[in-house]
Amino acid sequence: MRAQRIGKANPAEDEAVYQAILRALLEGKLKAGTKLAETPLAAVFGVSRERIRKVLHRLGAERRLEMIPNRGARVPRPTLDDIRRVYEAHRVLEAGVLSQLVLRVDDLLLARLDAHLAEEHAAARRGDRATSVRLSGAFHVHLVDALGNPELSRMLGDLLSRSSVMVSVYEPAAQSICAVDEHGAIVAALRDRDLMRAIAVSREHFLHVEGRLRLDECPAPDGTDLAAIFAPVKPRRRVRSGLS
Amino acid sequence: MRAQRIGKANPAEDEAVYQAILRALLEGKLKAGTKLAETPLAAVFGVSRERIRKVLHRLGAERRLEMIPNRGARVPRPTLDDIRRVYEAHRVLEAGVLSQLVLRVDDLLLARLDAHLAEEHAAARRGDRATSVRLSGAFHVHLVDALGNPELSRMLGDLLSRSSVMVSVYEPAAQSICAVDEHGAIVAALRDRDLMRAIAVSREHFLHVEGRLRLDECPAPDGTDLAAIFAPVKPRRRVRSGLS
DNA sequence: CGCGAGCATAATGTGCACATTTTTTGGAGG
DNA sequence: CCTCCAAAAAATGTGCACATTATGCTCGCG
Repeated sequence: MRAQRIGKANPAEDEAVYQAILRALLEGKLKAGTKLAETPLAAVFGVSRERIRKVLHRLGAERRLEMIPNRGARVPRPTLDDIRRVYEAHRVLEAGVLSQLVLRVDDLLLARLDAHLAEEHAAARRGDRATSVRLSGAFHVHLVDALGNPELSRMLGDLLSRSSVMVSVYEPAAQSICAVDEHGAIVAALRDRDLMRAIAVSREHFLHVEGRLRLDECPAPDGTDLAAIFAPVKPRRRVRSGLS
Repeated sequence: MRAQRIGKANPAEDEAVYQAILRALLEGKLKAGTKLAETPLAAVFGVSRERIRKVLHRLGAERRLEMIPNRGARVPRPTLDDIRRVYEAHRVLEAGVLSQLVLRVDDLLLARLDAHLAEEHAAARRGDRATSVRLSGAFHVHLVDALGNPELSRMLGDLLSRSSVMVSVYEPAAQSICAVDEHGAIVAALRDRDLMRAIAVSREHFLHVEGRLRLDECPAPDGTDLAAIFAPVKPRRRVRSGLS
């Protein structure tokens, strides 16, 4: 008998393709406006077209790809206003988180935040830019995770991932790194249970980051080689850095 | 040639099935824990199984159905803690919305909110419970829509629809109708640009609604007749259901 | 020479048949 | 009588063939 493994029921393959495309998106390897056709992707990944199809639609449902009926999937090309809206949503969500956090702050939470701030300071002092960027985003994740509400954590996670993708379009070289002392000011306000100050500081902080957005490049929506993008993806698995 | 309309490219049909199931969910016609098998649904709606399949997975991605690999879709059976988390998320989000709104309040917005309050009062006075419930939820939608941020509006919309579904499980008879004067207090605080009071009032408001949650019924996860649920939605033909 | 209509090609959407997994059922053994 | 196991039945997942729609290209006409 020849191998009749045509329907091979491999749920891990879906996830692998999904993670690969998502990773390429988050790392900015897929430029805004790039067309993601099903057939080429199926060839690149060596899987059936239906699998690619399912993953593409899933990414579309998550608003990470722009799906147009009968016309396929494209990497979204966000307007500056789009990005501002995502940032505003982030800002609004964090204000709400702070309003809840001031009612729950305890020494343990403050200690953990202080530890995180120390890490950020250390990374900034030794000029470790990559770590600084990562920790800078992780700070806001810490804040929402402190509430222990998966719903809120997921919301912020979506917002963060989308804004990071968007920023890669508008902030090509200068990575958006939050100023550590602004984070420290938020923690200080929390320590004083001063909600108004915490919200004000957080708001200023976000507006500060938002102000750096510059529209520099727009083009290159055309022929990108998908194989060149997904081929060098090595079988490394460790992406998650410890956060908490 | 006979009619070869096998692949008929009807995107509207997807939406119709999606809306039908979503409506049944929101109206509480589908009890928690109900199994939604693909084949029976395909038969009920008179469409192919793939179409049902796609819709089910979409609802699963929206967290409105619980999808288990190789085991199909079920109407989620939320824990009391699950609901509390959704309520908390709603509360946190609204606190953030208020913190942004106090910076933007103008007479037009206040006038519109006053008009809404008047509607709510009118409905409450004449005992129109259905309208009261609807307007009560719409108030919070008004608040977030006032920011003009589609991201935030969509977040709140998701939260609202999910909580309404959940509440139908735990609040069988007494519909969750917000007290109108509490809404009025929020508007009053907004008028005074008093953020702390607005957040405090909103928080109390949500805790008040949350406090009504009672776990009364749990059973009935068993044989529910899907045809009986979806048949009256689409009165296309006479159903030979015999009686009832 | 520019331009629009019509055709050829490619890409997306859909139904169907089949493989795989899960659930149920029937029966044998303790 | 209960329990456990195996086989059948049902339900879900997947590849494939084909219909439909969009796109590019060429040719004819103004």
